[in-house]
Amino acid sequence: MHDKTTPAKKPTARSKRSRAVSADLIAVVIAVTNGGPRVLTIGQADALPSGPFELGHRSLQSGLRAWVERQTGHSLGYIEQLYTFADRDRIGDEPVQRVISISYLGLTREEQADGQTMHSWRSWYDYFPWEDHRAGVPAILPDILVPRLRAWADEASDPDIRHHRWQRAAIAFGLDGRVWNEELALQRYELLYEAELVAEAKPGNIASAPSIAGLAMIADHRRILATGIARLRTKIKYRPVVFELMPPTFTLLQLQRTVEALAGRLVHKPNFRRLIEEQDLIEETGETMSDTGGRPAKRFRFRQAVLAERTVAGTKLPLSRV
Amino acid sequence: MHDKTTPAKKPTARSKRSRAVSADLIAVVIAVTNGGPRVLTIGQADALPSGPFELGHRSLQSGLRAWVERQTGHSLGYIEQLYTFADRDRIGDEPVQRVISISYLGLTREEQADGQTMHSWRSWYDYFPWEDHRAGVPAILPDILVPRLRAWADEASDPDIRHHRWQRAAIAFGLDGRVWNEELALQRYELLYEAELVAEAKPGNIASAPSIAGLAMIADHRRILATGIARLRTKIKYRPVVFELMPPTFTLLQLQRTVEALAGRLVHKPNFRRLIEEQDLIEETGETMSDTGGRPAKRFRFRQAVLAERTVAGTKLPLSRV
DNA sequence: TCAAAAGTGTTATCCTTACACCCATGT
DNA sequence: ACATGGGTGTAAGGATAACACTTTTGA
Repeated sequence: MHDKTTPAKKPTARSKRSRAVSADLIAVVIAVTNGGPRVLTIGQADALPSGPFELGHRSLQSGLRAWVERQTGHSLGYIEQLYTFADRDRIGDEPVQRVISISYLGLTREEQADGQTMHSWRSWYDYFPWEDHRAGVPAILPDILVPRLRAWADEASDPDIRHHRWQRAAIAFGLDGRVWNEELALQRYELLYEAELVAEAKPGNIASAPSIAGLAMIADHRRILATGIARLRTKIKYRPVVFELMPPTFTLLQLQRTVEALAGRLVHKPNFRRLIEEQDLIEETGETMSDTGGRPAKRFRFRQAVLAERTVAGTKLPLSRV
Repeated sequence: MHDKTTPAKKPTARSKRSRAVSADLIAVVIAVTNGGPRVLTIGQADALPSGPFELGHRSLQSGLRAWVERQTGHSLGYIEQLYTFADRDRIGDEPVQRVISISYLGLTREEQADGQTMHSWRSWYDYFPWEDHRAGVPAILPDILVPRLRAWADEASDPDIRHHRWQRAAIAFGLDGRVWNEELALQRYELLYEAELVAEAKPGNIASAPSIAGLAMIADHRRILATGIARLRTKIKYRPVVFELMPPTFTLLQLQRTVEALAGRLVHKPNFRRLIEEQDLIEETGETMSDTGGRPAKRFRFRQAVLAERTVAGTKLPLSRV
């Protein structure tokens, strides 16, 4: 609860230069392409775009945009800060410098990058296969993760800890009659980390360890991605950010599929349509799309005006219980 | 929307030391004492506790705790990150180093500090007099701020900008038949800043400028405080954080008054009691308090167990429209 | 004709908000 | 007696989630 570590120097005797740290900007860039939520990665390794914050950057945000553009050729629209944390930069065991990591969530559309940069788009469910409940509960959950979590809970000697561990797992994963809550993506990852079911939990093993639960990423990038997913899943319910991921015009079903891709669960179609239309977020273009397999669908576009009308614009989404 | 600035160096050629920055930790520490929301300040100037992040700090959070303790003698319970931003450290006009500011919200109870440190507790409404709607709409709003905002909107030559400015003001301040939303504290401050109605908006004038709207603080501390207030007002509605501000035992009315102090508006008593009791957040101690002026009230305590039961514990609060 | 998607109507249920009222204590 | 705060009952209205059903196209 309360920290006893106290540094030696007095607050008034500040010498900023002597306490220099370096700052890294890390980007979780999301797009949705034909029904799949994608995350932008760089290198052949699984890493998020990132780079140091430099003197030339006008702000943290513009530094982040610059790095993403340089590394992937993509320019970002909407961005929002996720979290800041600090790590020790070590040489051997001795800490020599601090690195502060400032992470952002960015939304864009998957398009061709300008130059030939080493980047790719991957489904975020490659990293979090247990998060996709659109086709029902994924097999990995009952078959592998739940038994492992049970074992992890049971391996504690203290019965209180056993109970507490299992309770956390049950809440996070919707067990024991509880409902699945897609917003708990970060808590779930953290539980799997604690239970050592993700490769990142064992240092040095990232490349070698058999990945029990999803693809690993370098350093703590997967945790950062989980933070971004959780944030986005929460946010689409009360801010009209989904539209950042849509093409200029779209049908209601396309919009619904995008929401479902992000939420990892299905939406009740009639209610979804009503709710969206009620809120005056979109307007008809007049055209229809007929190559969708059924009755032609009306095309819509986002009403840009709502961004001006409501800085605090709301979007409500009906997630079905099914 | 999109930033053209691109730094000169290649991402692969990273030399962290060459891009050293310094990091400051800034704390918004809140307590509620007899019906007033208080913020912890240091010095005779109005400043938030803060200090540089140092090598000796185990983490950002522990660094923050250490600084607050050193500067004020208070140890913090619950803390949560607010926001990170960057500024240029200038000598004259030339930027020489970057300062990254990482701000936190901390909750505690107002108690005697151990040593004699230069700190004090102030009502946060000293800095934001327009935010307290417990006794109705504060006079400063219709008498001063609304006319000034109107004038600010009208002074734009472009009619679109005029309309947009007024629309933002009307939404943020609940004008033109809109309802007051206490969570928009940050947007309101930012509007007043843009309209130059707060002293901080005019550099150099902080001490001299007649403070039209509330007390000024150094640098951007008041904006950080606004961020903390907005966050706390949002958070008390879905997480049981109010209890961090309560003494070990309390009556339901005391709890209600605390919520009202934070929200800056009144709560419907019968519904408040039901909602709190329904949620199993508290339990009776068995004692009663009889010096409250009326019928003796039952004493309650927070059920610590809920923190274990629900990492994602909810609290719902009924704010009355009155 | 059937599959697939677009749409509309309606209902059961729960939650929110408010109103009306009674209870217990001190002055 | 009355002021002050504690405490209960209940009903109106709105939002949510579900069910049932019709419409329009292409294969």
